[in-house]
Amino acid sequence: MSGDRPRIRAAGRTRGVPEATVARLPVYLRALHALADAGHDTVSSEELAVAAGVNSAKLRKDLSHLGSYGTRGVGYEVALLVDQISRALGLTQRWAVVLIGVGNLGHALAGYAGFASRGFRIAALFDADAERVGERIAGLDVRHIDDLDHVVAEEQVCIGVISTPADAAQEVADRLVEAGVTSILNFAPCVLQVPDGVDVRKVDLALELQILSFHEQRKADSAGLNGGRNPAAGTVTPLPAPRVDAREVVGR
Amino acid sequence: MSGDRPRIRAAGRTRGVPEATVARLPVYLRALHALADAGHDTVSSEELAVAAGVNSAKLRKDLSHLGSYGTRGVGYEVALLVDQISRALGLTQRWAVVLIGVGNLGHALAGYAGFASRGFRIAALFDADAERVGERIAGLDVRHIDDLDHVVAEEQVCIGVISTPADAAQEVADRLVEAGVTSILNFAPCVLQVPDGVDVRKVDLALELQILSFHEQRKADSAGLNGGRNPAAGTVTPLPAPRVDAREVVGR
DNA sequence: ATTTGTGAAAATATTCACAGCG
DNA sequence: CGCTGTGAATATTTTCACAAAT
Repeated sequence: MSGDRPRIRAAGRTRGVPEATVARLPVYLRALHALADAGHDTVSSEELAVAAGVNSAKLRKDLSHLGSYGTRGVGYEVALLVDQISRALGLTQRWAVVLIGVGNLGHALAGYAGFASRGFRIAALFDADAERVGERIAGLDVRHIDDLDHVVAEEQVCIGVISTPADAAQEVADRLVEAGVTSILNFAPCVLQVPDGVDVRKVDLALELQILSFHEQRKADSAGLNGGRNPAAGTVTPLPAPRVDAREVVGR
Repeated sequence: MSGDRPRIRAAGRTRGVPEATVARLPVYLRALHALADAGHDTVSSEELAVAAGVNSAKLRKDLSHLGSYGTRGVGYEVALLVDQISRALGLTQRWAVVLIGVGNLGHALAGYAGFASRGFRIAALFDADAERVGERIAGLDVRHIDDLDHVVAEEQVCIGVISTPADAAQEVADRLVEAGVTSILNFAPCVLQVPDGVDVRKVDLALELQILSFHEQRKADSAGLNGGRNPAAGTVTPLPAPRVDAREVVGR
């Protein structure tokens, strides 16, 4: 709430690798690990694409942004590709992460093995609630948020995970940024304002359900009453009843 | 445009409202509720856009897909817009949801107030582990997964949330689909194969961190090779040393 | 024989910029 | 005036389709 001009992280192209591609690389990486475990030494773009849930043209285009590492007529060497993608994602180093907010969700996140196994180390847990400070979770002591600066500097933390209630999230974000954190993963259901140069990604559970709700409604509309009749092209589904004040069930 | 191509395969198009717009509607909705709570009756596209973290042109374009509900020279009526967006998202009805997997994360999800407050009702919790069946979480008894069919039919459940370990997720998805569920929110770190007509959205915690890692690496690289706090910045570790000690919910 | 890598085309998404309404 | 709604201009992403490589 300072007078500063808020800026949201710009989307788009990131030096050579398109953002959409970056978002898929972790999926490829996981699929490759599974293939490696299953004993594959090489894999074709088609096989890997199926495992990753994309089509093979997209996969090849994505990989082409990292440079090309396949052999025509054969496919990709799994180990090599794992290495290339890991490197591209910056996973050759182990990033230190702090997690703020050890409530319901934060507690689960602290215990989530997927972080540690993928190159992220939780350096510390924080909470603003003095009651929780000192509590031991997943092998870590919960510290008071006032120690944040110290820990971030000490442990060279670049990434912060926010799992506080929404009304605390912006202040926590401000403190993270001030402490020097430049990437934030936000689980609180709110939009964070951060300065340029700080990346924010949001994970929003209810939002995902709402998107599913949209599609579910679509399916119900077109399958149900009218035997699947759909509105003609150019005609957006007409919104019924311009004014209704039955707001009791409205999502929040 | 002309030529109705019988496009059936789902890749993300939605008749009428672009997928990218759908994904933002919940954000607008939340911002609008906040504005309403703060006493605003009307809001300009610029104000709402800032609150939602987008630019105003995008916001207006998005809203135009729902039909137009603003007043030129004034802005939008908050209550009306809430109603319109809620309707578009299908939130005028309360969807029943089942949650499968009450481990670490599932437990937290079951207790997440954001679901209930946004129009979703958890109809039942399931787990495959007989040890957990009967346990009471967030006011619900954990049931055995063999009861799934029954509950889905009985309670007209359309949406399933999967928070099992990765290696169980596909089978759970199959059972959900067979039971009649047509939308799945998947927290397990794996790609699900589902038939056409079933929507899947994925929430992947480690994936988000990996995307941040990518950007963090870029910042480290470009910020004068060593401006910062990044571990081993400038020293690109030669090999990732595929160390894997995943236990719990990990699918790598 | 296969399968990659990639220009070119098509489809989506975002932003611009301004006419037109209140 | 101020602000919405929207065509037109850009930008990004996906898909096609085939030459080149092994």
